[in-house]
Amino acid sequence: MMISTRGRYVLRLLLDIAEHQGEGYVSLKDSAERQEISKKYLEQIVIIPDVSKMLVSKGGKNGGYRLAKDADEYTVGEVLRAAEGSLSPVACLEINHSPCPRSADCIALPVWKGLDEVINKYLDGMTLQDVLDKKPGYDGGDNYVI
Amino acid sequence: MMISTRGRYVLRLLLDIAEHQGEGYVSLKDSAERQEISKKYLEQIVIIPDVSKMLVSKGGKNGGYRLAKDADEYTVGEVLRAAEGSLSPVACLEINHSPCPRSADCIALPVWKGLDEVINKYLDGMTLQDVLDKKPGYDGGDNYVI
DNA sequence: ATAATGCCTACAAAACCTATAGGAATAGTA
DNA sequence: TACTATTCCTATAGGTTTTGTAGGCATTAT
Repeated sequence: MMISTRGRYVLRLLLDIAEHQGEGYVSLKDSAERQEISKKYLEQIVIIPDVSKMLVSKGGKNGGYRLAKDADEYTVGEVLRAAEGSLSPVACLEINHSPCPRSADCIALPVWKGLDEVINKYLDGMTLQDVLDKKPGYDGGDNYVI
Repeated sequence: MMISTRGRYVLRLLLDIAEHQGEGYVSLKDSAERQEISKKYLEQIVIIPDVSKMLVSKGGKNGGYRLAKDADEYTVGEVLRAAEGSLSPVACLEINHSPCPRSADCIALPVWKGLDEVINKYLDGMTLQDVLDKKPGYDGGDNYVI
């Protein structure tokens, strides 16, 4: 299992904010209730640096969050990477991972590189707006999914 | 990170066995040394039921393992699922997961279903023999990887 | 007999996941 | 000013999973 609640909750939160922000701000309380997610847990997730950069916040009464850019300017991949740190299927492909001394010989490495590419291509080919619109997503083959 | 050492080690082990089994058996000791993996840890991994079904073992001196079927009869996806249990990117798509009461409304679910499909299509489109042959793998787009 | 192997069970440190808790700072509103 | 609703910050913690280590029994070839 690759995407933890962090990634899943952030995606749902951003979609919820995108859907409910009019001219104003969406409070975590409201999003948490609608999405049935612990508000306290969400609080911790939105302060992940790369996540908070995607949002504009306002404290105090009637405060909350709104997207810093339009929903069609964020890909699902971007959002998930912000929350999860990395979407690499294996540790050895992660940024900041100490170079594996076996990488030159590793017979399995090309499998992981291809998998990484397939995953990122799929997730980066889809924006938040696409998800809201329930736009069919290219599934990487000849078929459309959703 | 989706594929743990269990999956990565099993894939390397099976590839190592496929490469070194002639008419005989390949001992874990030899594979472990070649692959620089703890032999004791490998012992525990090969007794995972779905993994052990892919192997034929022989105890005693000159014993070891060989593949139960030919290397071109096992897909990488099969091998990884045997070791990891599931390759689902999110918990809610796993077999035996209690049905999520929100699934009918969940705006994010189609994203995960598409991702699951892309991942499994890639990994099931590649056999152990393909990896040994370093055969280019279809990366789900217009490009070949490896 | 001996040695090399698989097979089995138990233990455990470390990391990660999934939160909960309390309170400070901020900003509207009466 | 007082009140309320919100974000923001830090600490704590139980549970699960990962990644092994350790010891010994069973099996088989020589």
